[in-house]
Amino acid sequence: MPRTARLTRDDWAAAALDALAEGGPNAVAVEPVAARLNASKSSFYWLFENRQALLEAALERWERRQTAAVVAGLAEIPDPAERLRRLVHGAFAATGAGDLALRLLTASDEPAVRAVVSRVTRRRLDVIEAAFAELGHPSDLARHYAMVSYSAFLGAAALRRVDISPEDTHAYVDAALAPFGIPPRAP
Amino acid sequence: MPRTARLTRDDWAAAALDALAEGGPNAVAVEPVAARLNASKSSFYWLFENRQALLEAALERWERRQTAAVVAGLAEIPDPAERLRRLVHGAFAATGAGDLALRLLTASDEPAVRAVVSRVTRRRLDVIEAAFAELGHPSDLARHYAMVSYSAFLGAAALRRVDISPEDTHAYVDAALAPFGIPPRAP
DNA sequence: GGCGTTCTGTACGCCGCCGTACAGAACTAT
DNA sequence: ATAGTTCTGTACGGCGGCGTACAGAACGCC
Repeated sequence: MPRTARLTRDDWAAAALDALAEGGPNAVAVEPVAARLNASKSSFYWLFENRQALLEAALERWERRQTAAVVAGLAEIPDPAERLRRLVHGAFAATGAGDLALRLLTASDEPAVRAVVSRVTRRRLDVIEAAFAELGHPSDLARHYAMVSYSAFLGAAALRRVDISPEDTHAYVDAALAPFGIPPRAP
Repeated sequence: MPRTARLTRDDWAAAALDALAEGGPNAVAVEPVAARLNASKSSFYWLFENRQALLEAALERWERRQTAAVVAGLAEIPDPAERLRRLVHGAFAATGAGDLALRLLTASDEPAVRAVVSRVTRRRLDVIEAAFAELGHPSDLARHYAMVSYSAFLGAAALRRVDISPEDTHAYVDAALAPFGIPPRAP
């Protein structure tokens, strides 16, 4: 099962990120993650200082991936309404959407978690706010709308944890966007 | 510090609920809660079967309190728009609003937690949906709006964990409600 | 093939929490 | 007061996770 015979720092970070997604920061524990890789602790302690370092590596990986994903393509859409449509529909379509962001936010007692998730969250809000501002809303209203949007996204991830989700995601997103002046695409 | 010399089952449940609010289900551990009460474990194990029973007692307490709070007064407001205004403004005004609901949702791997938080969540959604339906929206739209509203509420609790919250809560709630056909009160 | 460096497995001590045992304190009733 | 019941403190064994020690396997280089 191991991709390479010897494990690398990145292998551990990836496994830790998986564990993070599944069970939150508490699940990022050395022995369980080692089991996940069929490895032993000594392997881990050769590559990392301690558990904290593993958690930070996983978080750093998450931050890099997610900013890359945000940048990817999205900024190139000139029409802000279309940009928001794509963003929100894309976000809701992704499996496990917002799950990690939500988990990390709720677990932000740990300072390492807090720093990363705070940065990522603010960056996301800025992107959304900018789109609403481009639509012509005054800046305080744009900020409010951005908070409502992103809050709703996070909350949906929370509701999904008890199997509450709209029957028709597409229709739901359209219905949620319309009151904010983003009508569904014509076709 | 102890209210009564001898501790009761309810004292433990209350302390456990505090711990739950502060640190999530993981924090509902026998020894820490015992410390919180300046008591020892034997006291606990006299009153409870095990840790699981304590968690359930805390959850049961939460469920009772929160349903009571929902019922209180709210149902008596005839105008649905006014009812929503009061509900949302009240929800956002409360300190730590939604914090527990959010924590329990994210921690709903534990079956005991899941059952309770699922019931409470659905009940809350139903109340909101009913109000939107009374406003004249077709039932599927009312359901969508209810999900958006409650999601936004939960998401706001999540954002608050990294100190992101609107400067002016009142203005924020008004701005968030307006697109859904709930204008701010006249005065 | 031999040798040093790089990595991994096994074994250990430590701590925090769970649950139990048992002795004894505190309260009740007579 | 004394006996019985109700509750609490101290002490213990067990488990899972953290971090360390050390022996040895696997690999690079000659």
